[in-house]
Amino acid sequence: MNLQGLIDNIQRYISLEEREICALEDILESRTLRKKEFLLQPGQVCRSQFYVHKGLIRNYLIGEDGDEHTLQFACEDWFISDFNSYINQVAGSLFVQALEDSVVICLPYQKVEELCRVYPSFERFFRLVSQKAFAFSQKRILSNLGKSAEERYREFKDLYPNIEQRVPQYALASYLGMSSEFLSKIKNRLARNSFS
Amino acid sequence: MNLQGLIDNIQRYISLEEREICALEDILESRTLRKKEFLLQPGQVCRSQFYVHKGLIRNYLIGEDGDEHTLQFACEDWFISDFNSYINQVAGSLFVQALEDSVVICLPYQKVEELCRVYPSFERFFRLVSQKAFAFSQKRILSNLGKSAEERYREFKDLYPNIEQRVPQYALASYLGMSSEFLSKIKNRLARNSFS
DNA sequence: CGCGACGTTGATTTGCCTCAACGATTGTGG
DNA sequence: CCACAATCGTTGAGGCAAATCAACGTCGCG
Repeated sequence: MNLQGLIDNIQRYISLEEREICALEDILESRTLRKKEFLLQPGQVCRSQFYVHKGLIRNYLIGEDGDEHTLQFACEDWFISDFNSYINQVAGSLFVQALEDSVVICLPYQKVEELCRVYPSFERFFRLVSQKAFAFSQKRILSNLGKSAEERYREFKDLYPNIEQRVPQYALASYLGMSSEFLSKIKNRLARNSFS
Repeated sequence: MNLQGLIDNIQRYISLEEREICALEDILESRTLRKKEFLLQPGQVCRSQFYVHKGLIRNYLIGEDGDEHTLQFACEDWFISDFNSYINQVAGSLFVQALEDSVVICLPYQKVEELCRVYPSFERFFRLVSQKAFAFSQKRILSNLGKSAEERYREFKDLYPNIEQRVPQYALASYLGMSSEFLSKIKNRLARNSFS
């Protein structure tokens, strides 16, 4: 298995000694998924978080009303899981599903915690990553509070130019907080405007 | 200054040795604020994060359209800041303002980072707190995506029964993502329904 | 007291949803 | 390799939740 991507990713935050890299490698497992396959479903306890080595994963909630709300897309070099379930080791509420054939690297909860205790470098890495994730999701909250559907869509395209063509439209709509039909109309409107 | 609240809070996650407590106390400063006073304004770099010892603070953004969107309320025993500005030490975009006369304890960025390097316990504490904050804000995203204005309001009352009466209604509305007028109508509607 | 900030209420408007019908594309089994 | 179904995206008509606008009531504070 090729772990270089993950290790490089970690080393963007901290530097690792050889023995730390080895200790990390010892706890990892990789998993291959076919398109539409589930990594996790509601009610299960999320035992690992996942680093996407190849492919594209999303997690989403099905609300009481029956419709999907996607929380996150993750392509190569991103982490994903049912994070609430993962950190508290309680039953989760999200579906975590491959949108393409994918390969993920699993980081099992218990072993990661142990690793952090033994090597503060990892403690530090996960602190920095969590902080960044938190700051990021605060930005998203502000975007959801303040912006119109069209603005949110344009923001998304700016931020992740390469994701849009890899995910189905209804999934993107459910990430952006609008109906699939309305997203279709927005795209249509934008396309017209760019001619005139 | 009474630091017991902060220390107890930390010890809910990890246990501290005497020397760690001392090292922590060395880097803290407290600050007193009068109602409406700003702890931070857009454009400034957020040099500290703040633990609320007494009072109530909120942070909010003023969007291009000119209206406020509040990101967070923090009363006793909560942390608040312009978190994106804090972790990246770049110019911020939020107002951080006291809604009541308050006392906060400042945790200066550089010194906290140093403390984390020296004592992995703190590294660990801030990791756990950030993870929790991240999971929490993901819940809020899902709530914003899926729920109606009325549901969001009721959820808030459930979750923070004691906050509502301490914050102005327009601030709560801007946290919940609705207009102040509409929140007023919701409350009216709920009051009526509880009679019949 | 009188002013300004805050909350209320009603009338009107609008952004977005819902529903339904219809293409286009994909993939799957015969 | 085709036929058929399923899935996905598009388009339009109509409806609703929530915003906007404006006028008025109220309270706290200088």
